[in-house]
Amino acid sequence: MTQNETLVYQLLCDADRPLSAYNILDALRDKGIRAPLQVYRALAKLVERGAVHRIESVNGFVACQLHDCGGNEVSIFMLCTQCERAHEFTDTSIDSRLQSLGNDRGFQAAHKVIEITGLCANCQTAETAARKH
Amino acid sequence: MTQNETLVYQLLCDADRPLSAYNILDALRDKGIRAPLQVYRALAKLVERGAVHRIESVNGFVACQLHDCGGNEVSIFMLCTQCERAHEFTDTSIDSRLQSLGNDRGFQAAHKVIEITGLCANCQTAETAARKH
DNA sequence: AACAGTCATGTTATATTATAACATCACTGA
DNA sequence: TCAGTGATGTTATAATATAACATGACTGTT
Repeated sequence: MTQNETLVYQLLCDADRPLSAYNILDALRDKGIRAPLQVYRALAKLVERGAVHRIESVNGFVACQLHDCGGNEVSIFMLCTQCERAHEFTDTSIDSRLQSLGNDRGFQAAHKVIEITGLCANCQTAETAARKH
Repeated sequence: MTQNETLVYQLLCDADRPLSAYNILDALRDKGIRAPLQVYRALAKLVERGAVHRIESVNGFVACQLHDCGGNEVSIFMLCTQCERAHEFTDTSIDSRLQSLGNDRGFQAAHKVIEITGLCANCQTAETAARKH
């Protein structure tokens, strides 16, 4: 891993939510990162390698949370609009169903995005509690 | 439907691929649309109503292709990187699996995105043919 | 050692996508 | 007649992403 990639990757690992490229840029200014392109290039490599995922719904990036995210499985993200946390997981049955949907239509899939936006359990109870007052 | 919404919706219905807000703006300049906000406002309403879907992977918008897209089912999009066409459909089994994944974690889902990027059948054969020369 | 090739880097400028803030207008119902 | 509501229009600006070009660091070859 190159210098810039390491910086970006470490930052994403420490973060508890997806970061935008410009969040990353700002956070790493004093580490020698000065231009958006430096961030975007590092991200491109990391994403290509599967170490980082891009979250389309929020134009952000997260470090992969699964040990063996290498390759076959589709990552599913649950994104809380309140705390902004992203939880990643996989599901074999969705995987295979999606696969066969593609096959049926002769579609050659290169990339799959599954993102669910809403309120996580924590933030729901917090909200309910708040309403009582 | 308001004037601007009608213009935007008609354009999207006639298009054979997702259009960006600025594509729409350019196409409707001579119909009285002059600023991005006019487009974004119309799109927001149309999306809210389910008449139009936002495609996160390409920052674009398409008219809903299904008769009864009103409400419960999650739209799945297959996006061809070559011809740029978007095909929409639904799948009950993915729906319910996604539903229960959320339930298991107490996640209250508000919106779901499923997008598959790749090469459609047509463009694959076109590519194969091209390689023969 | 000299050289070409490749890949990471850095920098400036610019393109693309999206929203804030504010003013006005048209319609509806009391 | 007037207050309320929602669509409109306009200017400015924020946020996200890439193009184009120059430089530097390393590798393997001759």
